[in-house]
Amino acid sequence: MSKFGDYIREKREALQKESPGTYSLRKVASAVGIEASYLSKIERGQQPPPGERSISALAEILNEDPDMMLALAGKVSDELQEIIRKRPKLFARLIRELRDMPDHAVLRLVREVRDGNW
Amino acid sequence: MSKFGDYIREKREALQKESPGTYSLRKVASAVGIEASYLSKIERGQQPPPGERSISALAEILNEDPDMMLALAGKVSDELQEIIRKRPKLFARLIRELRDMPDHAVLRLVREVRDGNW
DNA sequence: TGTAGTGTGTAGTATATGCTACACACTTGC
DNA sequence: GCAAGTGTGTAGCATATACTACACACTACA
Repeated sequence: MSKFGDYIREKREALQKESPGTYSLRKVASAVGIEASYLSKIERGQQPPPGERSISALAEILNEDPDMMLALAGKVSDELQEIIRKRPKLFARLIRELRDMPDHAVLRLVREVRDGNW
Repeated sequence: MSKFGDYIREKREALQKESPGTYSLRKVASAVGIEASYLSKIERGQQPPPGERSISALAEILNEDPDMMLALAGKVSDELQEIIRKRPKLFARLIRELRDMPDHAVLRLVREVRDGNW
């Protein structure tokens, strides 16, 4: 049961059905910058998910959210990690506080921050 | 210039001065569960910072904040990463929004969430 | 003067991560 | 039937991560 592999296989095959010939293993792999056989193994869960670079490239090609794809792969983007590392105590506290908050509450927070009216 | 190494060396030596004999390289290393020579090299920047487990143990022994120590080591705790990975889009968005916010603004957010009055 | 405590130097090791190279087999269309 | 396109199998490899084991050298002090 490879979440990441299953997910990208289905997505790729769906796109391949939509526009045949454009989303073959080889096409996608070469666009990502990896070997086709490697991608094949990843899709079937014979290999763990690739590195962050490859996952992000894959996300772009498959028209998916990179953060979500990284999460499926058990990773968090280095960009986000760097933001956290700059103020570790602050962010650690905030994230832990929000752990059990429902989505809509967190989302509300996001909006408030973005709009600046708070 | 090893931030992590310098930091723990100073902290350890300060504690060693306070209570001599209790914070030698060997004492601390064995409490952490690593070799003394390894810790020595880390302190002098001859080795990169150790793994998360060792860093957390070190933080506890040196009475420091683990998240801060991990940040010094260029890491983010797996616990925090897991929280993010459960709702990657939501947290990614929030964290990016907060990237350039001043400390006090983020802190205010933390407090509001904690107190629930929002 | 020897032994306990201190730090350091040398020389490794095990495991994980992130891949490549290339041959093989099957299907489809001409 | 053969060429192009499809996926897969085998056999690796380079680099990074996270350490261990043990000998050595210096200092203090009893």
